[in-house]
Amino acid sequence: MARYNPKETEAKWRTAWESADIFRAVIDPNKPKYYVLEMFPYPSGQLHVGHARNYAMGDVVARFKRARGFNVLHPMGWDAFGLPAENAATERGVSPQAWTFDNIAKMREALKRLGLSIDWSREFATCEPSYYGRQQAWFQKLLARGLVYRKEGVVNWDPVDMTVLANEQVIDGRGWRSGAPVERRKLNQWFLKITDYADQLLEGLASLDRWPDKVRLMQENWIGKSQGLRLTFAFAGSAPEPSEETECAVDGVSVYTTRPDTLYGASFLAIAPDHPLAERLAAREPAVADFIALCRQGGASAAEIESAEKLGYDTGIRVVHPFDSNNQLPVWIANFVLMEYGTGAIFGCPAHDQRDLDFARKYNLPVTPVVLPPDEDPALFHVKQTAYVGPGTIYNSGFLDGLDIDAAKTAAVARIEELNAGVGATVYRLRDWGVARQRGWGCPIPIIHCTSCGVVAVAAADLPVRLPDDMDFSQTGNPLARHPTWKHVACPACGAPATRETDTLDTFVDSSWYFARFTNPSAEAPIDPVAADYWLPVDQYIGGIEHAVLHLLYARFVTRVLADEGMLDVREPFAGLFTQGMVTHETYRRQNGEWLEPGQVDIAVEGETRRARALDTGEPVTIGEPVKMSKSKRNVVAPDDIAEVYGVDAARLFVLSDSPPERDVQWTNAGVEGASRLINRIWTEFDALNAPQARVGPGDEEAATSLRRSMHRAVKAVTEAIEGFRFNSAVARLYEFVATIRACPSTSVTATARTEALSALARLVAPFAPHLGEACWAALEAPGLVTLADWPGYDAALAQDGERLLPVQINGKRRGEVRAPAGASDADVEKLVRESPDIIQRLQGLTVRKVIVVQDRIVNLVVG
RNA sequence: GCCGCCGUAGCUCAGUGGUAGAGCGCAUCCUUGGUAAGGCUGAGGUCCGGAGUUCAAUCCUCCGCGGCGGCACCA
Repeated sequence: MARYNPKETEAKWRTAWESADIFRAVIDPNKPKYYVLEMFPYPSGQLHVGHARNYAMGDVVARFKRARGFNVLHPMGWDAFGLPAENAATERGVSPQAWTFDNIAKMREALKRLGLSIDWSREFATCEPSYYGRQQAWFQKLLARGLVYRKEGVVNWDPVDMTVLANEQVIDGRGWRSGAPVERRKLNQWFLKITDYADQLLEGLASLDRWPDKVRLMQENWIGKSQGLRLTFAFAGSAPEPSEETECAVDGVSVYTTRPDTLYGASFLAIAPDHPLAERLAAREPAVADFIALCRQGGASAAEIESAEKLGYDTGIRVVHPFDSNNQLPVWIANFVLMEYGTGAIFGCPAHDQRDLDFARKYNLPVTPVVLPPDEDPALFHVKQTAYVGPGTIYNSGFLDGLDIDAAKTAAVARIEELNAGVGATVYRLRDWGVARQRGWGCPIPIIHCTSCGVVAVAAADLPVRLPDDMDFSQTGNPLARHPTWKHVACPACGAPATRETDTLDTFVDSSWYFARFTNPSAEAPIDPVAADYWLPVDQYIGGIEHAVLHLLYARFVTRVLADEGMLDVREPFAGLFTQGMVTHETYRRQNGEWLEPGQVDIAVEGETRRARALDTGEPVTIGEPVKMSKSKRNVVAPDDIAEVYGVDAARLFVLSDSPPERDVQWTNAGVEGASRLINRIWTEFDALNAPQARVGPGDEEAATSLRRSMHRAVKAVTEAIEGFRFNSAVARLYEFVATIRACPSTSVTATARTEALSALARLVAPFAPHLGEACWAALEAPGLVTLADWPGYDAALAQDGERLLPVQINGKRRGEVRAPAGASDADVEKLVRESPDIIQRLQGLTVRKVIVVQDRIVNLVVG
């Protein structure tokens, strides 16, 4: 009898898997395929238990599907471009290549020790020319399709990372990586026309029935489709000084509205401070320029916007109401109007829009209600400090009077179109994806600038455009731009001296197609059509919720573009999505504020309180709330350290068991110890297979039958829990099953039932604790590897008990119980209840008014 | 402000229109040849609060409270 030795056992089985090469995925048209993928990691060099949880989830799915007869693809790679490598280069003088590949080597080993069933033959890093060169190849196709364009625009500039950020990468006015307040700068910038796909990206969400509603909702909000009307209010009298260089209509002000039904309630127009008309006015009127400057002072954070007071400036310009030429409206510049949305101009209808109302009250503009709430008297209804935005009937509105809101919208749009004053329009909140970054460690944009030919694509034969090996990271800014020779090339069109584009692509471009490359990472073309057709879409994708509108939207967009290019056959990359929670750990802090690692702290439990002290000085340490593991708070736990003490399987089991997968899990030593004990208990049962059996006792037959039932129940429950992504429930069922097996005496009578149960247990536990599963399988002397064994089946009938214990309620309170055969009819059960001595006593002197029998569950007597 | 999720034992969480559960922790005891452990037993609950529907509500509905997340002067 030997104690379970996780270190030895785990190493042994990992070697066995590797030498049998069983995780290599090969196309097999005769088997159903299953592609399971976790979001690939950034090679930071440190693997923490958060990674372990993420990849363990995917591994459970991969191993389960394999056992269910699927041809499983489960690859791994590296999202290897990005700033940390540049920072390391600047701080330590190492090359970003060397730093990145060194980290990859460390993390690969750490991942391999987790016992993941990954096809490592497909591994690649996005910073390899063989990957990013193919990315450049399809980027050229987008360029040819007109989906890439360059425009001078206001961009989000991160002053710390010294680069441009996409809108999706600005969180609460701050850079998503640096956390620095984002500045607005005018720059020449490369964009991908994601807005061309706005409608289909929105509609496609409906087909993603295996995505969390939450993520679909977030993408829907982000795309922000709205239906409305774009119309032009003509200038009254002569137009203000026209200008050719501005896009704004020269004969009026173009506005966008979703409430054309309230047009008769318009009392002013408001334009954004950076609207071309405002800028034109500012050029000749200093007062306007001063006002615009005032507007720009305010911060961009949510709190500042919330509290910002509405500011306006009356330009003196007047426009004509499209439905009533006698009605002239003033044009104001207002700080609450955004240039980025719609046309950068609105008509103000104060009665039915709170912002417009606040503005109108401040500047004494008229407030005319045009929507009458139900059951209100038109003579008495007034809008005071709260705009009315509910349903109602249109009034005070000429030809729209009497219509409901929807009918009035349609009628107003039709009339405006008749008048040639505007058109019905759909507007999206989504804006084009700015993809250029002024960084050196990224995929070079394969474009050449020629003074005579303009923007020229690098010829296909000249791809990949490789990064130089000798970039200088000792200064801030873009090392590609200041490299002495790299950017100087001959123009592919005319041969004259020209320069390369020195911006690189956003790393989110790298991660927007890697899942397709995994289907054949050595293909000459970016995507091998045969492999992609077989493997795609990804059947189960797993990753963090933080990418709900970043990576997941970009990947959907790129997939559609590549499909339109004929490179892919699917239009949605991820058929199933699961967003997992984080692993958190409490924090420890000395009195002087210094953070301590878990290993530097000793924790004593006194009753219900826990006290911590520093191991070195013995001083008391403050225990902080569990938060996401981070280097700065030093609460990171490395899977390797856990594996050393408890084994990898214990760590996997714990991170999957203690919390529902979509929620955060709090890492505790006690939790891993619990998992480790379970592993020992399981192993003890298998290890005892050859031990002499106990003497046969009374009740052994019943014990054997009961164990069989438990087995079928456990197989059913674990199977359903894995399919439903409820890994914590699956592990809970395993705990129960193990307890049942242990409770069943080991005799010659129960031997067969016990062996069956253990055989099922080995296979049920294998997806979670694969090394243990193999050890158990070997102890059973079962053929081959448990990893390749079929998933156990179950008999639904056997999973049921033959006899049920039914609680009996009297007026809703539990008063007794009866035994009845499973499936007994209502009448039979009622008879049993009426014969039960307990119940008869309870019912003395009472009349039974009603009997409710819920089959196999409960009986309720209503008495009085 | 709008939208979503969550609230069950000390902690982390299952669960169900009908008997309130697991792991960890805690307590008692046993074992010390399963031993850098193992086991028995036990205590511990206003299922966030209130109202409604129902024979019966932790579960369904409504109104609150608290926590978390997303979006946000988006016209």
